[in-house]
Amino acid sequence: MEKKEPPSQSKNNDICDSFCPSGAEISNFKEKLLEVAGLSEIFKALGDETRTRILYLLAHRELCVCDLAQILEMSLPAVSHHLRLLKALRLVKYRRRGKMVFYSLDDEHIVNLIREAQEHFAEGR
Amino acid sequence: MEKKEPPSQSKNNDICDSFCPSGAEISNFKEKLLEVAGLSEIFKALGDETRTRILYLLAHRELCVCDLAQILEMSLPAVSHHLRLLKALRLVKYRRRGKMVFYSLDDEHIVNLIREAQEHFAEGR
DNA sequence: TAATCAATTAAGCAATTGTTTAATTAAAAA
DNA sequence: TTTTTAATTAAACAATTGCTTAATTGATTA
Repeated sequence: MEKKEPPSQSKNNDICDSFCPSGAEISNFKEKLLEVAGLSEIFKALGDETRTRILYLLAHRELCVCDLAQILEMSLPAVSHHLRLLKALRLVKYRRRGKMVFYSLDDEHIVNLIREAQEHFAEGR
Repeated sequence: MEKKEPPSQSKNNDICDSFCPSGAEISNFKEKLLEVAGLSEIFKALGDETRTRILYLLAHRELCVCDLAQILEMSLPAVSHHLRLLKALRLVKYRRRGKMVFYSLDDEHIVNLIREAQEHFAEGR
């Protein structure tokens, strides 16, 4: 959603002048942010209900696209579309078997993320 | 050639008729999906770069909105907008201190999620 | 009281996202 | 070969998202 900055000035025209962290700390914090750069890409993949479901299903067993479509009660292209994204992020892998294409998890790590979120959910509510 | 299903109903008109899991398994899978219902909401919060950054910053220390705006180099309303969402998900809490409002993590669990994703990132690439 | 500052909210908008239908590709069967 | 089936891709569309500016609220200070 990158927006170009129309006013040439700093974006922080309306920022308060008294701030809490010292100037040194400000730049420390900015440096820290490098540690999470690009991280939200993974979360974005899981930020869609359908994709979380797909990954959760594949965590249990390898499935072909039409299996997924039936279980999720979605159209084939819609499922394929999501798989493409997950494939691009190397979260799933596939193997062709005749006409069908079977998908499975390429990254078991992702299951931990889901589990962690489940725990949070179980506690919170 | 037959199979002339009335197009009005089920979305799965184009779904293959041979599927791998047995019918029983299909419904088992559907049941399993209940376990991750609503889970993507948390991931959606983290699926935005800015919000991941905010949470990561607050994991280190309590900060007021204008601190965040300066560190993130964003406008105050933009930051406030994200905080509102995080507040609604009970991921952050706030306390008023004069004119300023200080935000901090309400759910330390979320840091584990970020750390887990960092590990994945560190490995994968 | 009025003035000022931090933060929130509202309204408008461009960019992105997820889905649909239709067309295309890939592999197997007739 | 042609036909059929599974999957992918393309184009179009509605819905959502994140940002901007402007107006408003809340709290302190002059």
